[in-house]
Amino acid sequence: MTKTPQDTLQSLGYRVTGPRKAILKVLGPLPLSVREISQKLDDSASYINEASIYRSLGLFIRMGVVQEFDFGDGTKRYEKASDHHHHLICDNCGYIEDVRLKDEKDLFQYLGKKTMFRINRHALEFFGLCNQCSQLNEGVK
Amino acid sequence: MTKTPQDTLQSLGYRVTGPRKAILKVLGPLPLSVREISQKLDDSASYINEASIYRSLGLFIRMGVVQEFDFGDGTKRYEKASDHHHHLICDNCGYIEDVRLKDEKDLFQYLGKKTMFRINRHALEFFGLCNQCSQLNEGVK
DNA sequence: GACTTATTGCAAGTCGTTTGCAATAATATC
DNA sequence: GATATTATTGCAAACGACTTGCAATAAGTC
Repeated sequence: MTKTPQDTLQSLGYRVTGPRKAILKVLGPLPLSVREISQKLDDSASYINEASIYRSLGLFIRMGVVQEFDFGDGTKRYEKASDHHHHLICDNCGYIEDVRLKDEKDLFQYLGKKTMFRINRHALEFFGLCNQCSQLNEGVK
Repeated sequence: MTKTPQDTLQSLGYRVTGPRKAILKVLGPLPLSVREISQKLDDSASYINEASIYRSLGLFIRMGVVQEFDFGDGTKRYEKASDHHHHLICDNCGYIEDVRLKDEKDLFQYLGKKTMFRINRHALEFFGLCNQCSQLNEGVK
C-alpha cells in the first residue's frame, strides 16, 4: 500500500500533530490560498493559527507532499502533490481546473480543441541555470 | 514615424511629467522590479518616490506601453511592452533572457535544442473565462 | 505518568504595494 | 510670459501576505 503524508512525516522524524493532520485533511487536488485553508479549518471546527499553517505548508513542500502555485495575484496557493500539471483559471469567478497534458509540446493545440475555456492569456516563465551558472555548479551535488 | 509612449500619454490627455519621462527612459526590454527602477533613477540623479513609480507603472500598463511580469518571487517586474514572449530566469544569479517562440507549440522542443539554459522548471498557468462565465459575458463589450 | 523537545499560538515585524492628503508642477487661459 | 486650474507628486500611514521570536503546549519517549 502507498505511503501517506503522515507516514512520511513520521518516517522523517517529524511529529504527527493535530494541526498537521487537519491541514492535510483540508488540502485537495485544487490549489487553495492560506486564507481559504484557514476558512475551511474554521468551518470544520478546528481553528489553527495562520502562522502555523504557513509553517506546516513549508514543511509539507520540503517533504514533497504539497505543491505550491503562484497565479500572480499576490497569493500563493497549495494543493496535495500530484503529477506535473497546470491550471485553467477563470478571471471572472476564480474557478480553477486542472490541465494534464500527455505531451506538453501539443500544448496549445490540445487546449484549443479540448477545453471549454476561453483562454485569454497564460503566464509561462522558465527557471533554471544560465550557461555560466550551470558551469560553476558543475559537479556540485 | 512611430508613436512614442509620451505621444500616447499626451493624446490620451495625461500630462507628460518629469517623473514619467524619467521612468520611461529607465525601462528597457528586460523586466525590472520597482526596487531596481528606483535604484536606476537614483543613479541617474533623479530620485522619484516609489509610490509615484507604482502609480506611473499602473498608468503605463493601462495604456499598454508597459508589461508586467510575475516570476513568483513576491515582486512584480516591468518592461517596455513588446510582442508576446517569455523569459529564462537563472535561479542562481538572476540573469534574465527573453524567449520568443515563432510557433508556441514547438515550445519545449525548441527550448531544449536552442538555448544554453539548463531549465529546471517552468511556471505555466492559463487565465481566461470558464464555460459558464464565458456565456454570461456573451455580447458584453 | 513524567520528561524532553518539537510544534503551536500569539504578537510583533518585514516587505511589496496602495492610498489619503497637502504641496507641487503641467497645461490652459489671459 | 504671468496666472489659474487641476492632474500628479511626495510623504506618511495603511494594507495584506508572509515570517519570526518566544513562551506555552503537546507528541513521542522512557
